[in-house]
Amino acid sequence: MTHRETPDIIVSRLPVYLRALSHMQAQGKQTTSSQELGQQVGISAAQIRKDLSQFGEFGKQGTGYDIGFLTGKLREILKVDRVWDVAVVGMGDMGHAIARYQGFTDRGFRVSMVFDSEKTKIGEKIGNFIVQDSREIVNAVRKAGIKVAMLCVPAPFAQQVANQLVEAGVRAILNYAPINLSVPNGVWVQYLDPSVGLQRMTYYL
Amino acid sequence: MTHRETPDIIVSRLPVYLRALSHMQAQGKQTTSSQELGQQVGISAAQIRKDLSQFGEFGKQGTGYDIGFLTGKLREILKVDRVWDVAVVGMGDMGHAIARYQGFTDRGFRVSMVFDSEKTKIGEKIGNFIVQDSREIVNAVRKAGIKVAMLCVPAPFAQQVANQLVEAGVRAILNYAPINLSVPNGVWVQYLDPSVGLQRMTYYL
DNA sequence: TAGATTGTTAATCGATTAACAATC
DNA sequence: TAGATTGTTAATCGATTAACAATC
Repeated sequence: MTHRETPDIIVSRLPVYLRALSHMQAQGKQTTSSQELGQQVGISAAQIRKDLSQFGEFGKQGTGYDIGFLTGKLREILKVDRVWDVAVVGMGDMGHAIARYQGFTDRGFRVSMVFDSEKTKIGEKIGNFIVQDSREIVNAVRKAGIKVAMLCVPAPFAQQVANQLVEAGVRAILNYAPINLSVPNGVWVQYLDPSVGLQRMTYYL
Repeated sequence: MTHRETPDIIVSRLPVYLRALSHMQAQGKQTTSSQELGQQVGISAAQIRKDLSQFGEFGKQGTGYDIGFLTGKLREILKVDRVWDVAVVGMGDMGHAIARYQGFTDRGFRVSMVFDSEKTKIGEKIGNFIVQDSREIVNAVRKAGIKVAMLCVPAPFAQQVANQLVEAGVRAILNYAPINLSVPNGVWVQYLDPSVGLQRMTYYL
């Protein structure tokens, strides 16, 4: 029998567990339980234990989980026990905000280059970065070995920029443009479209 | 037997269908099929037909779906056949970007007031809005009857601001702060944490 | 008519929950 | 020891897929 792959849906919950654990840790807590963590993130205790058991035995009967230890394990599993350099394309308001965002610290990412195609923006300083010409994406991203990118260009340009990023070796794209991207196998996309988020809630109002 | 509720997971896909359909429509297409739409959004044709059948019969055998008609139906179902006024709290870089974002047009939302707690920002003009004092949230939001809000404050303030929004009558919160919110039943939250999005991909790299 | 595609049923597949022995 | 909580199994529940009659 071949080894069963971890379901995507489990992987997708781990970052949420990690965020909650980091929050507990910041509050000085040492240990937690599947019950407490579940309450925090709105998931049943049984499911949390089941999810974690996919990757190993991280808890102790009677006491629960050491937060520091479990945090370390989840970071390893998610491969954010390192720092990934990230390229950001599109220096409109959203790209601008991301280039200056402080929230990636300690979560595995660091913006390392930013691009735009507008002449008036190229060469400008945003956050700690000099805006580079989008025509340099393939060369610069490939040369730096960057595997992770954030896409903040207007929808009509998103697919072509995604193509360039893929050509440059990028394998994970966080897409802020409100459009579906088509990418080859082995490249992952996550969508952060605020209208989609809002529309997922209005149904219930 | 009691009426079976539509599963959340189906509801969560509808905005994605809607986005793809609008895109096709903008390209001048008149009709589509479950196959074509599925390809576009990365979901099987059978699932799209099953999802839509929860709400009615919107297609024609042999021809597929009229894009304009289906778009209209999905807008009704998701209750975005109207325009929801949205309050945005937190005028840092992210809130700033959202206040000026043009992407809500025709998708059911319109930013209608913005707040910040910093003296230096209150009264400032951002986009078309004058920044209001966060202490006015409960009064102003309730008075305007606003039900939808976007939360762009730093994580340590997110829960308390969420509480105020709920008190003001808000029932849907799009949360950009990297923290889990606790809200009463009948209030919905969607999370847009870029680090979570990125961490959901690095596992596979 | 022939070809295409829907809506729906039944079968399959996968995810969640409940329960509990093990044990800290 | 008594209480708490894990990791895991089996049972339940729910979602996806395959297949096809209906029909445009």
